[in-house]
Amino acid sequence: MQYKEYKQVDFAQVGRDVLQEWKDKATFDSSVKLREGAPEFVFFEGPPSANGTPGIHHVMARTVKDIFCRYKTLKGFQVKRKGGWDTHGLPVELQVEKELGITKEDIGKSITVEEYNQRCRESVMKFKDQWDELTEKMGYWVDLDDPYITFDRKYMQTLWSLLKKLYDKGLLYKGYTIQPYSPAAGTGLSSHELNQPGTYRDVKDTSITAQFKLKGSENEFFLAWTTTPWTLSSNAALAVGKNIDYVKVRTFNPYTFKEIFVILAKNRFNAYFNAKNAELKIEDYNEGDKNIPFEVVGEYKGSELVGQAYEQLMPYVQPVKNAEKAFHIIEGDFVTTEDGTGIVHIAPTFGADDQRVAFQAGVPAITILDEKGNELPLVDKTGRFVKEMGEFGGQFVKADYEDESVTSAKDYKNVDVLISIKLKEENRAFKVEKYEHSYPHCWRTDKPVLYYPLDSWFIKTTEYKDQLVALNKTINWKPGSTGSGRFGNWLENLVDWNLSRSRYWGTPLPIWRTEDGEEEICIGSIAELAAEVEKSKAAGFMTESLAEDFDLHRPYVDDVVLVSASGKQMFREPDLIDVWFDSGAMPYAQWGALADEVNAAEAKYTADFIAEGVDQTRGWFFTLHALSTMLYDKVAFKNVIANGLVLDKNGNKMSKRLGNGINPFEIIDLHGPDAVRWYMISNANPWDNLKFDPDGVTEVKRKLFGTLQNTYNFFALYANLDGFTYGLDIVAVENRTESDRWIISRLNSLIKLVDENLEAYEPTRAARAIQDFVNDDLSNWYVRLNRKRFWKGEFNEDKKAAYQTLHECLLTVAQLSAAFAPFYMDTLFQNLTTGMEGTAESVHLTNFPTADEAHIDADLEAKMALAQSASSLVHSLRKKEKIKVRQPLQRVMIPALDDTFKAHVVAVEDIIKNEVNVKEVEVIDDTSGILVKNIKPNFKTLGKAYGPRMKDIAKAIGGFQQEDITKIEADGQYVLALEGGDITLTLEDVLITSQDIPGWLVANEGALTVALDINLTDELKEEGLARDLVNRVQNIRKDMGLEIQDKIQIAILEEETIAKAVASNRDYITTETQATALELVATLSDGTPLDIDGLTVTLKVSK
RNA sequence: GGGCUUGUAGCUCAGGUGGUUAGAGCGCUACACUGAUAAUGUAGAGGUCCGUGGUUCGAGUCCACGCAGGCCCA
Repeated sequence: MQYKEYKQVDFAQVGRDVLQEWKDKATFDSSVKLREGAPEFVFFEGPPSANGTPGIHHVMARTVKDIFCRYKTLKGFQVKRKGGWDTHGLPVELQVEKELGITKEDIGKSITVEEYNQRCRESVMKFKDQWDELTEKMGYWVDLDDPYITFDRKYMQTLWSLLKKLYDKGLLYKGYTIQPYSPAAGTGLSSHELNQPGTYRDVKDTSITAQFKLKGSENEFFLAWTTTPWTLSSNAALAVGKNIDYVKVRTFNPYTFKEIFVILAKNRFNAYFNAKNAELKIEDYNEGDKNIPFEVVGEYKGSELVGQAYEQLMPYVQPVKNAEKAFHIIEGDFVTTEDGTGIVHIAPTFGADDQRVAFQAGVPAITILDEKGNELPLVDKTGRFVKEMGEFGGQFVKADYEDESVTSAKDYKNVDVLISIKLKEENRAFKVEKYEHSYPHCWRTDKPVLYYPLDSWFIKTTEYKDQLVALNKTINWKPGSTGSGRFGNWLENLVDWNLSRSRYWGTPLPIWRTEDGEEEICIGSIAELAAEVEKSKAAGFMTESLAEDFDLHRPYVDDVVLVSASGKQMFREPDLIDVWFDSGAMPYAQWGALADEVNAAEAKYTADFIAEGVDQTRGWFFTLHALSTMLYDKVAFKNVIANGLVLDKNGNKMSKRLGNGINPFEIIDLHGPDAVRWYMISNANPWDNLKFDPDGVTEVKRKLFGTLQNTYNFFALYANLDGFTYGLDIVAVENRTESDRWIISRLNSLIKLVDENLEAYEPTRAARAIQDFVNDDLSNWYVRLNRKRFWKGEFNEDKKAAYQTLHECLLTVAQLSAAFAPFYMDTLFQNLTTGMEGTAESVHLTNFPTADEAHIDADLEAKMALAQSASSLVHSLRKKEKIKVRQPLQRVMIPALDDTFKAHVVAVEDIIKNEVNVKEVEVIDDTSGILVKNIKPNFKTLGKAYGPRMKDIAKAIGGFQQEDITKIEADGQYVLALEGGDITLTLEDVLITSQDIPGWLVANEGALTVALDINLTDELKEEGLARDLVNRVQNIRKDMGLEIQDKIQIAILEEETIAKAVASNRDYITTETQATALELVATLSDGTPLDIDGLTVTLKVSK
């Protein structure tokens, strides 16, 4: 059996070939089946949406997922990977609308909901083929044959069932959220609609800086600024920043001229008080003066103001509950001093921030109650004030909603203006002015949008905050900061989960209600719905039973009318649920399990590992965690990698517009999947952003895969010549050479390192360790040093050991790297196992290597490191003296200051001799007395002991002469006489190195010093010439196209210098060149003249 | 505006618990090797460790405040 040899490897072709082989042999399937009965490693696939094309960032995310699933498989776990598709949601709707050229307006008009949803269902799998293709080509092993699909009937049934369970726990409630709302159109607007170009326009509104009177004071006021005066009657609190500085100012109201004290942010003082008037005296002020004096009389931190009470500004409507909590100063994290007064007016019914901080502080909203007891805001859905608003009742809050015939009247004043007038008269307006700002408009009606409370269904996640926080602390986040920071803070500031979406393509909320809202039912399964329909049929509300294959989507569910306990009709709440619920429920829904069928202790419901982009923190990561905690009191995942973005090489986001995107298919076709995967993982930690540079992929291909392939080729070439096959009579490691044992030691260290890092979800460290091993240790040191062993001489024990060592290294590297570069490493593995008995047919069906501690020899590794540095230093000296390596030198001297060091040098002296081409390595010990030493303070020990006196000590030691060094070495201590007392130094406190040998060529690096003897004897020169000669002959051999084993005859034109060199090195030359004859001749007619360092040598090589 | 995160050589990145010559690869320059060869090796040049303060005998490393980029959220 021969090892396969390659002329040149096309890594992209390797990818294609291996892929085909995996398909033919069902390798993925085998890798899962192989572990039947073994402990399970549970992985959850975060479903992609197939309505867009896959990008390079998907390759990143999926490489991370794949690496750990493959690794765990090799480690003996069974890792099932069920694929999935995310199919609901706004992006799907938008794409369909774009395709059809319609807007949401048209749904139900020019297109029925049924048709619309049908289009969504078709569109959502539009790019499934591309996704499947990428999945295969990049080598992402996931089960594509039986994926979960979120629009699937059974999947949706699970969602209903989970919702019902939450409902039964009392965690589902109807409330409101502040959303952009268009009174003119009578509809809420999505943030997407608000992001349409042209929606934000500059408008001039009346702004008021209102005075809120400190409770119990005579004339002290908090100043708060608003551009929406119509919300002032809904004011329920004022917010300050806790670290903002505030001042109290004595001054006069510019409209009533009454003396007042006002409180506002110190930074905003100049915006309200004209510096020109700073000299004016309060006492001199006369009513009606335009220039108003002022005087700062107090200063406070925001935190000191929190809790103070004030009088309601426009007391038309009182809070219906928690009235005692209203009208206080509260803290707001969003308060700034960029505009306004640094005190923010809070109207919980008309601002999202307002609602949130009010909720957190327990502040009630200002609402009225309708006849059913529902709370309503002070503005109705048409944009008018409610009748409780006294003289303002029935007026539109924005003039734009009013009929033009009204607003065009001369004396028309909008409510903002009317409120201003009223507040001015009441001594409650400090400043009123027109203010131009950008304000969103409804794209349908062109009229301004209101931020308005709209009905929404919520999950009361806040009730589980403590558990959510506690369970999160048990999750291993990579990076940790995302778990404790981004995710942890999000949990700390949790608000209830707003489930409602006013859309068409998604999972309908399974709640039916009577029109008066008194009775409702939450449906938890299709069977339950069918049973309710039967009841409704009996009551005469429905005519048909639920169809067998009833589609749970709109519009069908909307047509179902149920009957309440008291016999009333119940209609479905029109909302769809947030698509994040779809994905968060996947641990249960992917198996189609109903809530009560889930046994939370079962492994398949808790992932050992998940990975997605960091943008999923508040998305999938949160919804998984929230549902698992609330429903089953457990985590949904134990380990999670939140990976970063893939940017272009300049650090810019990839976008279609800039055209800087990387096409994943192209790059894989160009470089093969393995190089792309390896590059992505090795270049940066997955959680850092990756600057994707295609040149980097080329480099990985060349550096790692090229080197590995070269090394393999080298092995295969000679192994085939010698007929070596791995597996027969293995030479015991103890009996192998120093460098064999060294590389095996390094290899075992590598196994440990890679295993530890993968166990710790640190793929980047693992990959870098592998490539360092392959490049530096294996290729550049081991193979280079041992080359001759492979091609010289007969097939003896030493040669066998070399083959076995190299084979073991390559095979282990293939296994260690299999999870990262699954295609190439499989090929490498299979090539290496050619002819071996009982090996697996794929690297992915093997067990991960185990490090053999007995073969890790730290001492040996240290020795070799010494050899490497010493060689490097000698090379450096040769370089400086321009003496090429081919020229042998007599000796190198290495000073050794202690016995261990000496032993180390002696152990590797042969390696050094070979590597740098010198005859002897001489270890000089101290007794020679020729070393010039250097002494440095050991800052670590001395610093700890003497702290502040370090500078003096360092100076003193710096001034040591050779005799001082000799003294401390001899006595083991040295007394330093310093100001502030004597200090006794021990040998521990200093670092002594040899630095120089007078008269020699010396180089040093750290504690290592080498000295090179550069005297050239005739003998050395001759040998150098002989080596050059060999080198030239080898070139000629190669030019002649000779095989390695071919024999030659050499004839050289007689010349004095060359004759000497040949005479003293005849054997060497003939052995190296495989020459059967080497003659010096007087005439050589067809010889080739060669130049060797200025010497012309004419020779002829013949076969 | 808030939370998190990044900032070290031209580029991509390493740099436990603070310790005195700050490293690697790529690129660049020079040289070597030529039986791994469309490879490879060696050496060299290249750094205000984002800035400013502080703690300390000593800061790339710890603290504070900034600056710049990124993500998420408002």
